Amino acid sequence: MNEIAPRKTLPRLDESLLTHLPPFSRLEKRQIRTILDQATSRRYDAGVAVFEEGHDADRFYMLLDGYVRVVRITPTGEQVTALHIPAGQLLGIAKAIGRDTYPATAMTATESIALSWPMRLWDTFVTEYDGFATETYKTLGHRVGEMNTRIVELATQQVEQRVANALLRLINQTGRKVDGGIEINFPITRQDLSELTATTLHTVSRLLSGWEKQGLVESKRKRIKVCDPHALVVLSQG
Amino acid sequence: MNEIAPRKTLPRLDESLLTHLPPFSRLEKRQIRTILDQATSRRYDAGVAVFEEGHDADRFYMLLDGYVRVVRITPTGEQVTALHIPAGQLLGIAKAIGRDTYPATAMTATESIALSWPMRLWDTFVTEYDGFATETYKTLGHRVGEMNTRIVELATQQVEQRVANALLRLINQTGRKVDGGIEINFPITRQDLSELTATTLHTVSRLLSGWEKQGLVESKRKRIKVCDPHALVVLSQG
DNA sequence: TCAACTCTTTGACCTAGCACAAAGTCCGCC
DNA sequence: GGCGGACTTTGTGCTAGGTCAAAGAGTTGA
Repeated sequence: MNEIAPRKTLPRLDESLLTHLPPFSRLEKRQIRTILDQATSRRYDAGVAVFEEGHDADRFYMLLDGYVRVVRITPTGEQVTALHIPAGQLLGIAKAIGRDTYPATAMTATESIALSWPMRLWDTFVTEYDGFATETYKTLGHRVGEMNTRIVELATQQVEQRVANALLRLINQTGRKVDGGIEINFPITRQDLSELTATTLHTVSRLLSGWEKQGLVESKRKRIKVCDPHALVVLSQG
Repeated sequence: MNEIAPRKTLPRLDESLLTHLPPFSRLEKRQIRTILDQATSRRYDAGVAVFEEGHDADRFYMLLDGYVRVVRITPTGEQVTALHIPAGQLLGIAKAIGRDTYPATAMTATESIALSWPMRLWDTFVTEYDGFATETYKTLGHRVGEMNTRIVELATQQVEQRVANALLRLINQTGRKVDGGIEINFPITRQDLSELTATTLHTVSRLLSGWEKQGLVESKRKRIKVCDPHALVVLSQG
């Protein structure tokens, strides 16, 4: 099981952390200061839970750095990744959808840093801070769209297409241009990729081996570089 | 393609239509009157689109009677049902998630009746009517939960379990107690069921035939009666 | 430098459920 | 009342991709 580590307040936070992030970008310096003073900052190792499904939704988060995946764990213990959340987005906003427990578990995919606030401040944020609610709901809308897409993919696409799509999404969100291609910016195992695409690590491994032979990708342990994104797009279309 | 039929105003609407529905239940009679006076009422035949994916989200709806399924259509023309919405719920609330086009198509599963309002009234509803926003976001939260569940199902369950689950959900939402079991309250084809569970009508047909032989269900053309829900629950658990 | 992990690859086999095909049944309409 | 269309059933392959098994290759730390 994943322990949830205790929070820890770090030295005074700088305002520039938030000023460029949409939910806060319309606020005055003074407001941002207040928000930061109420925040708790914390670093998370890779692979730990930020919060867990079913637990009391007592805090909401802003991911400042790193990458989080939102997973659900089935009765039989399999993990299914429902969403990936990149830095700069809110997380654990159960209150926004009228829930008082978290509907899923959030696990870090890499080492990450997040601010968090007690959920009792939620209503204040929504009413006091101009643009906060709107931006939050946009994020929500975006996520609903992604979930929809995922449902359609699962329902209609072959494994090969799904894996290709997942890879493309990952390099779009977190790709880093490197020599000879675009590399996924954090360590990711075949197992992770299989949980994202609802297949087995064996199948993912076979697919990647095949693609590597064709020169579409290069990969080492926990690292994947896409050399020919266009070919992947073609594959992903079936 | 599905034509979207023109709206038509019916005779003066009665307040009791809304008073017992959560988004409106806290309002005063006077407010409900205003809301109704601004509403357009319309009847939809079975199998027509209430609104379509990608179109301008210019109205939001309250389903008063009937049943709507929210579908997405893939590039290859297959339909995937993302959600089922029963009477008494809001529909087409794109604005609530910061979108200005509808993210999916809503098709009636039966003959249905819905009220609708121009989207420009949305903000008024949210700010003026006590409880409206909260209830709306609860609905949204509920739907997000359902989508999550669907993703997990698609990712981990066998076809038989998914079909069993779909049937159970349908009788829970719209089951009508009848002689010898619970019947789904509207006409539903094997094709519909296969779109709900991401399989083929052939497989659904085979499964239902099998279950019928074991006495779990009885079905005629477009009608399904579940005789032994408990056995279905067992099946659905794998 | 070796032991213990964790991650990856590859092979051999097997089966759930899809595709294709054809026939049967129910229903509304002319 | 019978014709045409919409729905359903059932049979016969076939194959994508899962399962099981085993071995190889990085990584960590003592």
